[in-house]
Amino acid sequence: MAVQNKEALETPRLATADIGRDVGLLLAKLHAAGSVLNNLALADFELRERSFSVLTLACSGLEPTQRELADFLSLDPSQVVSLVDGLEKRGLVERGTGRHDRRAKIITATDEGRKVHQQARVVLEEGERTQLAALSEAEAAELKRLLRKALWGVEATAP
Amino acid sequence: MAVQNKEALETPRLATADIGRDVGLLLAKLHAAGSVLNNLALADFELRERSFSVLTLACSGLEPTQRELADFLSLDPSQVVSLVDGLEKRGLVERGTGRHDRRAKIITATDEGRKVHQQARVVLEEGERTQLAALSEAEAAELKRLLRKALWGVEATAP
DNA sequence: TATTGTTATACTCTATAACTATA
DNA sequence: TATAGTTATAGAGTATAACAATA
Repeated sequence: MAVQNKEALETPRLATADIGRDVGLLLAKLHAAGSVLNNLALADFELRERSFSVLTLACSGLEPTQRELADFLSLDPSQVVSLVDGLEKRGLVERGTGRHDRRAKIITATDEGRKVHQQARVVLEEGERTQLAALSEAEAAELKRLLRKALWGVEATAP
Repeated sequence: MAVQNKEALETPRLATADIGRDVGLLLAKLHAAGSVLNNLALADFELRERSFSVLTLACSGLEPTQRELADFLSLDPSQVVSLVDGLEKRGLVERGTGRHDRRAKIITATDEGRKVHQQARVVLEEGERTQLAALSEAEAAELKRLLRKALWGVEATAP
């Protein structure tokens, strides 16, 4: 990535521009900065952000189909295929046949998948705290609530 | 993109999973959803999110160098080259020589660039309101504040 | 020696269309 | 006919390394 200047780590003069209030840019920057950290941390587990997301949902007990994964993760169904392929090849998830619809494939994690996921999650949560270090705990929670509400209109669920 | 099911537009059952609290995923989803809308709107101006960001800063009067653009936008300097190339070819921005450092190139918008930017900005701001429609005005402002603070530790500047 | 802009290259991510098998 | 999964492909975005001009 960029950021070869130490100056960039301080509050830059360009942040005073109107663009510093552009939601798209703010989301892009925070997401990009987080992705670098996340993918770096996940490299130890041979995972990336997207494969980790799939693994997380496979571990959730909700028995998602590939179609649901695609919808929920905003991915194309074809992308889910290759993500599941990779995880399945490593024995972390399994494809099962849908009970009500034999076209659908239900993705569930194996024991090994659950183990890897658990370890990766710990590392990622630490990275999340680093990324939001400038925020108080209450502010971090509020940020998450607002992001969830903007996405799904969900006001709250059990923490 | 994905989202071929109407179900996906409603609150999906998968949002109840732990992953619905993952900041990385929340940022990725909201950013992705916004990008689609933004790039769609910007297509009328033959711009994309990133070239629009460069144009915005070129219009800011801050006279950024390419290096500053790269740092601020979290892009590699080589990416800035091609973005500026495209905008310069269309007569929207100009490369000037830095006053204190003749290596640096200062990017400024032309009159035409300012005109295009002004029009595009109106459309984008409308898209932003659509994207954050689930939030009240106060909540949208709070979301922006928290994003800015997480990024730069900036508590507040003039709205 | 270090930095700015530049060129080149490879890899990841995103977007589309077409095909198959089930419904 | 419509949907779930699959395959294939092209374009956008990201990450690196090397080089010339300037500091």
